[in-house]
Amino acid sequence: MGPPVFSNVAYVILGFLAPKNVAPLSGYDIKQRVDISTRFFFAASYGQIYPELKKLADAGLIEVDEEAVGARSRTTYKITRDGRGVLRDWLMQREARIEMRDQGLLRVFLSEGLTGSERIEKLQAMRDERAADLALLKAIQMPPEAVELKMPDLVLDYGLGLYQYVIDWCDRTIAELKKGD
Amino acid sequence: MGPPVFSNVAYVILGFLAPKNVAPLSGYDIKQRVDISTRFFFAASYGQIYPELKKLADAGLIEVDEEAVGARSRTTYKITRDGRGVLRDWLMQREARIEMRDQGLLRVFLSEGLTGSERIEKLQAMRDERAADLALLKAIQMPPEAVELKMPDLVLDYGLGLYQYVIDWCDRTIAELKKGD
DNA sequence: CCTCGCATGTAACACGTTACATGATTCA
DNA sequence: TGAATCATGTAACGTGTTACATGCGAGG
Repeated sequence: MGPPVFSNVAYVILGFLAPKNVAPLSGYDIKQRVDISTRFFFAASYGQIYPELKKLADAGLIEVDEEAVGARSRTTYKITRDGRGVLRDWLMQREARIEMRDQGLLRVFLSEGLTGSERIEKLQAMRDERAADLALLKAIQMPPEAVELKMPDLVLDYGLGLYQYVIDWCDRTIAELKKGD
Repeated sequence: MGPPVFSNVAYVILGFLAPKNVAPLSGYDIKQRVDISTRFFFAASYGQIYPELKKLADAGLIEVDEEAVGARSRTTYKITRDGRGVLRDWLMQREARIEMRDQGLLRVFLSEGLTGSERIEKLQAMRDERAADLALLKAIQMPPEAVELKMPDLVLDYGLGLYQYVIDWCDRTIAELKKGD
């Protein structure tokens, strides 16, 4: 057996529960937070979150907050001392794999057989999608004075610049392809 | 039933077989090619490639090249007319989802509870990994006169710039964090 | 002769998404 | 009162990786 093994989603949960002055959160709450933040580089579905909450509670890394909020039935959790320790251990690990599946880029890569204008169309499609993503990120961004957590804000800045790079690359490449007929 | 459904890997295969003057390829060949090109944004394992080759052959989109190469037992395939059509249809689709799981970035995002120097360490780790990736990409790059396919070369250029952006962002952010104690 | 790379495959596993079921509450 | 949102869960499905089995051929 050994100690329970936690998925990455477990650390997302612990991470959202860890900051001081964060109220206890429900599975639903966590999902909402994921959807407006880590989703762009690390998604999580209910099918992962709810079972993982149970596992974490069984292992004593989080605990149910007994002071139920209002009448509506909801179970909120707060992180325990042990939970903080486990989160810290995971954060300190250096290994960090990155996985990507970019269908649009794959289409561009494989578009050798298309005509010149069709290839440009592929790049344009890629550009438009990134521009839409960028707009979503900008909508999330808080005014500097309202930023309460530094690291999430930095990561958002990273995303903003990244999508902008992609958009610029697409524009440059489209222009180049047009020039070369 | 309906017509057979192909995974994305099927289009990777068709895409590698499609260019004119490409010799027939085996599953092994395709895996090698994936590993030095699309892998960075679209990986494929033997466990996907071999079954998919069979499906594609059954559907008549690729066919076994009968002129077996040398004595060594290997099965090579070439694309058929139908295969080209199916590849083209897929290439022309506009929908293109992008999925990403970046553990390193997740660690940075959740590192609020670490000390200042530990957070910088996380960023440094991220920087180092991207630098290693960048070195790999640079090793793949061909001198301009040796480039035979335009689109793969463009995508490589995209990757080069992307990783460089990430490295620069890490450097900038590390400097900023250091300044702010 | 023995190891490495070529070559083909598959079964078990891990992971994640989707769809669905269920029910309460809020608000127009 | 009906729709939307809050809220919790799970089963089925799809996809992808890993580990393993197997065997040939080339070169030191």
